Amino acid sequence: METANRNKSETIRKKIQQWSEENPRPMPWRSIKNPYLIWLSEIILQQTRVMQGWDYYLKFSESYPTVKDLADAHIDDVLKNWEGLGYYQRARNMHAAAQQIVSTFEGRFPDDYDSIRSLKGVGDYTASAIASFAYGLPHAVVDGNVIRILTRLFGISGIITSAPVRRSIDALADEVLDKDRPGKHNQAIMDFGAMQCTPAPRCESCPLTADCSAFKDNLVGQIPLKKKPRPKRERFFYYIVFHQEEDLYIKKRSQKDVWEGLYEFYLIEQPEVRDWHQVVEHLPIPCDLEYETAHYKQTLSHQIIHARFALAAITGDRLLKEGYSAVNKKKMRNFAFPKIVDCYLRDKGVNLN
DNA sequence: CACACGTGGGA
DNA sequence: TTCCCAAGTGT
Repeated sequence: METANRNKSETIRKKIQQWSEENPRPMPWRSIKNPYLIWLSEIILQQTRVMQGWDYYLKFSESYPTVKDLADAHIDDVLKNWEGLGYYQRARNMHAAAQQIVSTFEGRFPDDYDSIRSLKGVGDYTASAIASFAYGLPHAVVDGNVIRILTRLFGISGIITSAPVRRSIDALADEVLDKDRPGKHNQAIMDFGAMQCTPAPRCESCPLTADCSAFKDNLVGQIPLKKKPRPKRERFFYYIVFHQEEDLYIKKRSQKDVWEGLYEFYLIEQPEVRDWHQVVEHLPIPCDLEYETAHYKQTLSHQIIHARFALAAITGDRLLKEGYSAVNKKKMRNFAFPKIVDCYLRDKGVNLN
């Protein structure tokens, strides 16, 4: 049995390698050995499509050519470069990790798996990717692509997040790994998952159907098996855009919540739809209100956010405190905003870029 | 370990 | 329109 699996793994390894040579995918972070830039690309590509991350990678590698440049940057600038890419914790972790590399590793990117894995925001997948791509170390990547390929090929029908299933996938990934060319192999198997063994599979043109358990049992559409997502929570944001002459008041989101580190206006969150007159009963300072008619909606991974905006012209001498900054309209482009706030500002004609 | 964390694109 | 995501990690 073990011998059979080993033979199958060898067949898979060779066929995927051959497929990869026939289907090259040039990308800016391919064929480089710079561990910092490889790391950058891997963080950007987490849960992100290649096309969406492409320009961000170019922008980051230009703005921060070295890990020292990134470490020295202000987090607001890093987030501004990240603006629109989502999962902003990645940017904050990467910035912290850059400083970690400067302080702990003397500015030299670590070159062993455990040190790489110790960086903030670097998990098992990313550590294996960097170790294999930059240093040729024999660590198999296990990402969504690899999980999809291996569960189908080996007919693993259990829920993929369960610990035993995940362990068996990791073991298979190690077995299939080409220890002589780990980097090339890892890129090949991920490409294969991205282009051939896709969620909606293309079995009619797949070179591995003869070796595929799911194909044989007509289970390709049911593997990999995932848990059903929970229904999304609905939230209702009422933004008060306090302003005075050419200044708008904004504040950085700091709580452990969505969009941490990004900027927004004075926010009143309600558990359900409310009339504006109820929402604005207890504003902190005197103002003249003008309610915007447009409503904005954004669907996130685990919540649906509805946002309305009201302009609030400050009438008295009192100013907003507690973390709020008055920012000239022309300087708003220096700050990173959530998509939903960005959309509002664009609709209002505020110059953001 | 279940859950939160963003956004844009394709079917 | 609605759903499912896309090179995962931290808590």
